[in-house]
Amino acid sequence: MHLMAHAHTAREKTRLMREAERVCASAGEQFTPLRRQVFDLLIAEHAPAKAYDLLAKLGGEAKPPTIYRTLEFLMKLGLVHRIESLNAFVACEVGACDRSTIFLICDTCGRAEEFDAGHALVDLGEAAARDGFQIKRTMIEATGLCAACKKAA
Amino acid sequence: MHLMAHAHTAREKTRLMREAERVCASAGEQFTPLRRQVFDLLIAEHAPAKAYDLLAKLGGEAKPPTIYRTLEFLMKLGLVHRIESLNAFVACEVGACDRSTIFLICDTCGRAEEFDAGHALVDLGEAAARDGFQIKRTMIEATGLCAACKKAA
DNA sequence: CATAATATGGTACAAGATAACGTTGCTGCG
DNA sequence: CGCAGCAACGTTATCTTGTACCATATTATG
Ligand SMILES: [Zn+2]
Ligand SMILES: [Zn+2]
Ligand SMILES: [Zn+2]
Ligand SMILES: [Zn+2]
Repeated sequence: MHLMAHAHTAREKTRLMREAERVCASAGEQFTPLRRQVFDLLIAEHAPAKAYDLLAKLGGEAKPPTIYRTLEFLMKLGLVHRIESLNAFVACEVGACDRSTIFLICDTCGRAEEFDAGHALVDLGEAAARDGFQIKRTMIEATGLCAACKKAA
Repeated sequence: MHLMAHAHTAREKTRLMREAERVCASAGEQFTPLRRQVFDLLIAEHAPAKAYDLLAKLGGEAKPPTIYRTLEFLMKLGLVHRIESLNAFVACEVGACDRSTIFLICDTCGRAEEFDAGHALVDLGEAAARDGFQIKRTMIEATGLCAACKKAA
């Protein structure tokens, strides 16, 4: 289990966009200009983005259903995740977390790093199964202090 | 790590209420009639309760800030947890999860069982620390099919 | 009692999300 | 061509969820 790199560099953004195109195509779905634009906005963010903030960046004309529909589509493909404790959205940095996610959210800078879901999920699934609960999807959101903010303090 | 029993029985409800009084007193806080009433409503629920539903049960006069303030107080003491993915609240069945929680949420019946936070949290904390992230609090919400609903199907 | 701290009541509004329906543009077929 | 069928997108209206702010009441404390 390890941290995914943030999509800061242009190279990384390009990689994510290419990957999104591929995921979309292989799902038999259209990567329309709107969907591309929203995904592009998300990979440009430094921190989880709010739906209405994204909406505003689409230009003043767009209405709420536009952004919520588009985010729902991107989430369906696993390209975007919703961070429940923030009511916000992030582009997936892995590309295929359609079932479970782990986020480390810094209280200080507001950034959210995506963890690669590893053994913790397996263990939880097994423990739940012993009590008869069959897990479909697990969301983990941990808050705290990120390495950068710790160093700055 | 194991499932906590649901507070169905009168005996169990009494135990939780007594425990709440104790927690409150030892924190030097007042367990006022309003706080007691809200906590009582929560331990009577079979599933996570919405803020506005609780508000309605307080009588038609109560306004939103009343319920949100009271829930915030109870959460501060760890007596109540918020389930982020449902925008809903549950009484703690353990009594002292002021830092981290694990919930198994059944998609079919809507109930949420609280897991005792065990090794999974420790492991996650250690893995995050290796990347320099210092976790303060972890929220785990897993959705799926509970034992009762699986048997019924 | 006087005063401060805590708790509650209430208004008004901000923020987040969805239902329902209309419009557009394309594809495939008679 | 003419039109059904469908997916994406636009629009309106409304609903749900949560908060900022101020007033009042209750409780602790010297
Ligand atoms: Zn992901
Ligand atoms: Zn940080
Ligand atoms: Zn608990
Ligand atoms: Zn169930």
